[in-house]
Amino acid sequence: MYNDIIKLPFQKSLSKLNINEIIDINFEFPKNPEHGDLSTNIAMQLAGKLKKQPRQIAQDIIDTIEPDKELIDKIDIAGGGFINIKFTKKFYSLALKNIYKFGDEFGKSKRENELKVNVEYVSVNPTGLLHLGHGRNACIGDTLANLYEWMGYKVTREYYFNNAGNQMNNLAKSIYARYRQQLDNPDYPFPENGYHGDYIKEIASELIIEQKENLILENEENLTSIRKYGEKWCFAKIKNTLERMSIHQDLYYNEDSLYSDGKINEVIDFFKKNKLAYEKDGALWLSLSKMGLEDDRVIVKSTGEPTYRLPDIAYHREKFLRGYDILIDIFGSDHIATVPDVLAGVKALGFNPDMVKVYIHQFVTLTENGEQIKMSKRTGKNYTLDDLLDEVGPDVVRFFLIMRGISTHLEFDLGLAREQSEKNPVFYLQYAHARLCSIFDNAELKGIKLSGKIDFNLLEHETEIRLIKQIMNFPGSIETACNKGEPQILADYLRELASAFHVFYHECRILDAEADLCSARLALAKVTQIAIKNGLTILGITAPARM
RNA sequence: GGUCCCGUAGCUCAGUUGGAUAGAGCACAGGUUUCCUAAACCUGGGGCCAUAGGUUCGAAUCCUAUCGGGAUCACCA
Repeated sequence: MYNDIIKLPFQKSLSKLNINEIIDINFEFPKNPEHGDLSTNIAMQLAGKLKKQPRQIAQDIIDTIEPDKELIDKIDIAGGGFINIKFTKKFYSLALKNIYKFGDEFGKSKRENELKVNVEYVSVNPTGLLHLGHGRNACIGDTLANLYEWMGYKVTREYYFNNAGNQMNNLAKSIYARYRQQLDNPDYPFPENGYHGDYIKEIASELIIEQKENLILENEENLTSIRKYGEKWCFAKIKNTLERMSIHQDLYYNEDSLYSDGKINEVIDFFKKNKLAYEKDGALWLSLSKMGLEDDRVIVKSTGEPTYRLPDIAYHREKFLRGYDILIDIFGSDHIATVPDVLAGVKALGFNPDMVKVYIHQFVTLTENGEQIKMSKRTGKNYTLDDLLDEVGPDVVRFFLIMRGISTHLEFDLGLAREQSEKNPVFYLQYAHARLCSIFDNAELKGIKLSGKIDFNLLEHETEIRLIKQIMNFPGSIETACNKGEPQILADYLRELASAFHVFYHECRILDAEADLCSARLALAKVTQIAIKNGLTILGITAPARM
């Protein structure tokens, strides 16, 4: 609504002044309330181009602008040339009235052309259990997928994995060693780079119960069936862990199908045909230097096996061919080096690399009482995501894993997460929702119904206005969080919304107010409740009715 | 050594397409309940925005260098 009410008068004013510079008029919400409700630095931006004093330009604009007096209280100049706008109370009541019509759908955007988005996340090979880093990846990916859905995109959630290759053989050998150690030979040697986690022992004991000594010979056939057993076991665990956090993915794409369907060869042929790949030292090299990167890289080893780059490129091509308009990748920082290669490959294949959005998150450290809890692989004492879910529950895990910007190292404070009190930030949001639910419970007991005509103009208390302002920003915060790939933005927004609500609740009686005012405040509470609930839903966190 | 991320209050972090007096939560000190959930609200102290230069009307934000922490740099994935 800002566009029609604010931007248009400004544009008209500029054209009246014969200022034809092509410039986007930026509005922002001033931090300092003395600077009005909305401000723009347009005069300062124009100053350089027009070679005039910013304050003079601002004055000219104000002299010619014709705002809607019902909605805009005043427009004035401040500082070096800021133009500050103050809305009338009616502006806010009108805004709330419009929002109220959305009902439960508040925050959801509709798009005319429904673009298809593929969000790929988690994507852990079935060789082990999920740890905290995977959890961060999963929560970022899932929240981002939710954000895209709320923005009106058609979203597919995808999991990419590879159940072939060295890692899986390694898993099989590790399980086999534990199997023998438990079955008949405690000194059976463990593979040098094997998986040391305790879960391998668990798999082995289950294998013994199921297969007895049937697999005792170390031959190809037995290792294959052990590998399959291990894969199935790990995948079941992974899916179960994700399930506990309400993460459900639509598609599990196996790297193997890129080979079996000939997609790898299609890509190789394309590169060869277009002179973007060449043979050297018995290997096939991709001419990344022709694509703007430093060094060429091997895509098919001299042994005939592809390196990871080739399937990664083929996989992105495959997703584009499936008809997605936008591809989202969520990677941990350890995958950072592969990104330029893949994007260059995608571009060479004729796809727009700008439509591939790669979000890279940094690592997670677990701390307690200021000390870091080691998650060493060598000792095998991995603190898994399941352990964390057992301790603090899915709501806290999901919130903690997205409450920081994705490019910073995330310190997961176990002590704080365990805290079942006001110190724990997730409860602050949930409490606001529970409080709201309780208001509506009480309203029902008193026979107060939210229906009929609501006079939104009655809402003019300072805390009511502040709350309405905050509510108005809900769709914007979803959009920003989505565009920037930063779920944290929504989490921060919700904390501010909850805060605005708590203050309003503290200052204004709702159910005891005179009937018309009661209705208006109840309507405000309703919209707040919807925004908090929808926001929490996007973050994958429950909105309890009672606490 | 090259590349990427980070360095902001005691702690954990926002703010980084350049804008007004640098923010929040926690911690610390104090206050608020005959009243819809006090898991709430209010007040207060707390800063050389890692360091040094530069760009300009204006820099936490952009550029250069340096220091510190992390990641990554294979015919491993």
